[in-house]
Amino acid sequence: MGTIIRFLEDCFKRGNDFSLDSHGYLPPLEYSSLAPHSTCNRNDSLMDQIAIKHNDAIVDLQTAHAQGISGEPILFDNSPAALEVLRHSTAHLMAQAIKNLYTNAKFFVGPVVKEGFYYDFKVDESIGEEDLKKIETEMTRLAKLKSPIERYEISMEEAKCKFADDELKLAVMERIPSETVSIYRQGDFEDLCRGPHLPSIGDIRHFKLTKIAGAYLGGDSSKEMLTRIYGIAFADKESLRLHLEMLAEAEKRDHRKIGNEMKLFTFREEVGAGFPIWLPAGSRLRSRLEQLLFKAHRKRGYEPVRGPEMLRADLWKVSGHYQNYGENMYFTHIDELEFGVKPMNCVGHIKVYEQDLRSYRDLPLKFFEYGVVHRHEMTGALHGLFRVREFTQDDAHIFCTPDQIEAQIIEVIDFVDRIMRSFGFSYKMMLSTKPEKAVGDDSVWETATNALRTAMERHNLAYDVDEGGGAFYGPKIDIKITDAIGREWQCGTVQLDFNLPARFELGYTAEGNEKLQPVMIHRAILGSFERFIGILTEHYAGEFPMFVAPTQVAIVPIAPSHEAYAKELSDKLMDIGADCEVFDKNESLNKRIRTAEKGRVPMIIVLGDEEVNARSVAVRDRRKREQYNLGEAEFIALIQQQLNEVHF
RNA sequence: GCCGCAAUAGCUCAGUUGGCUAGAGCAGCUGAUUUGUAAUCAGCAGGCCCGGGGUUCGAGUCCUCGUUGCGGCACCA
Repeated sequence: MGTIIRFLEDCFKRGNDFSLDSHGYLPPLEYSSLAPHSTCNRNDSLMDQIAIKHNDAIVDLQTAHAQGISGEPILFDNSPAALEVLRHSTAHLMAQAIKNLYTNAKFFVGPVVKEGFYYDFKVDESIGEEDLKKIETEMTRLAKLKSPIERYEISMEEAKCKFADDELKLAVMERIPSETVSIYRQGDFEDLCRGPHLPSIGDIRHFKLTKIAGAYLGGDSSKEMLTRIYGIAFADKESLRLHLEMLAEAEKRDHRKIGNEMKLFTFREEVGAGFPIWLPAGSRLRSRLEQLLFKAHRKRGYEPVRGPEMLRADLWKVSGHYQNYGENMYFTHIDELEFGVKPMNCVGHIKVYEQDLRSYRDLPLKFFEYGVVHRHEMTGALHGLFRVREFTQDDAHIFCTPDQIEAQIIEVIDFVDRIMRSFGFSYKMMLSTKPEKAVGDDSVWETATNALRTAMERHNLAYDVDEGGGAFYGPKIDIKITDAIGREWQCGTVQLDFNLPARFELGYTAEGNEKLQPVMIHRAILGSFERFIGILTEHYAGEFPMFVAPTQVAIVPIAPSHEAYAKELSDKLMDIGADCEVFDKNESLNKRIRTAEKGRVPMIIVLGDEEVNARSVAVRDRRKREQYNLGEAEFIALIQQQLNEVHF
């Protein structure tokens, strides 16, 4: 959440206008300067002390006072620590309001999360979206009473007595190991809670309940479903306003909506859930990405290969997918034999490797494929292009010797860096190390993990470590990108694998003529084209840069007499690999320009007598929001240059 | 998979407590107009109201099963 606020602050500092102007035009953002920093939105009038920081923990004043602890003051502002306290108390205020409105309400847990806070609870009545307003109103009313928030401790035994008729609270207590528990009280409302809380509910003024949904008790799908209400709170009005604006902005950028408007892709009930259909505009965009990436792979020594869509089930048994991933796979029979539709491309690539006797001189071998895979995702998981059942990975497998690992990792990370920068994504990396259940020698794990570490450090790349979070076959690096409105997405992944080479008994002839086993590096950079294009759509709000835009140029001839020139230009653009569309319908000029603009085409050229005579074009540049005139040759050169601006 | 909500024209949406031939805007088609930078005018056409079953004299509307979507959860990463 902090990231989003900081981002919005950045935008406003830079004078970027977030809102749409009267024509629905969304100005491009400066994508590159989004590195997080620690600004917090301080407002002097708000700076009362609400808690202290003691040994890195946030301790509220009630607790500090009771236990006689002191520490660095936490003031009432939008710093992460202050927001944590504020939002926690807002969750309690919400619970109090719900309790007043639904007297038999029972509460489970109400933590602060990245997007604000939530509270899980149970009521007899059914609560819907429209009830949120009612609860908010009650919260406001209660906040105005400015009740102090008091804290006291009782023994677990007493607590179990106190909440004897509340099975949810009892369930909460099951999860608390300590002998005593703390109770917080505001007015006539009491709740079991470890805090920290504000001194008074009167400080809670700028909040909003955002969502209502079901959630399992304790996140356990075998347990009952509770009602969950999400909300957000800030120290000041302006921050709340910015946050709500940001949510509205995210909604405007929804790739499902923009994808529909721009006719990029669609889904159809009769085709089946999770199976995207790529429309011409989306396919042009996708094809540009594919072509750029193809060249980039070739330059780095990758060989294109292609495995079959279905492979015999026996192979999936050897690879371990049948046992470990079978639930997510689609199987079928051909004659007497069972086949599995591939959920990953590695087995196909292994078969390519096996096709020849390999020598250490051949390594590393890098095979890549735009691999179409099918995975059975649960219905509830499907979401636009972000989560589908059929998608195409920009997948590659590098077969190398253990001492080549480091260099290969560095190369892959450099590849990732090149691509993500081109799109204006900042990113961070996560190194996941050996899990408890793992295959392979410790020494190999150590080599591999160190190789990953060294690679990161040599590039001065910051990374977090997820201790024990690696795959069972090897450690990995995941790449998390941050988009233009501060949201994080996991795309690329680089995984070291000693397992599959062993299972398939892969080998290469080493210098001393001995048979050794190669290491496999699985890597994807975009992850999947579907997901990545979804992310790009939201990142750019549909305002794709020239090099991936579905249509580069819209040509608008003023009258039929200018159509011949339009056609001529259209051919020349096609020759340099630019797609264009001629808007020559029998409609007013204004209407056709409007249509072109609504299609978010980056460059519109208008052709009239002047242009035909001078062999020039009148450019309407959507990115720069400028109009200017260019000679035909200069214009073609400009488009060419913009298309060539990016190469990975 | 679970909880809740929804599905009406290619798209976005109206459609009263069940009651005449289901409406609008955009897009499409036809005609007029031939335009110098964000909607010219007129006309026409377009619907198994998601699918199956039921209640009812009568269902877009109510019930039920299913499909698909949406918001979460869980899953995945």
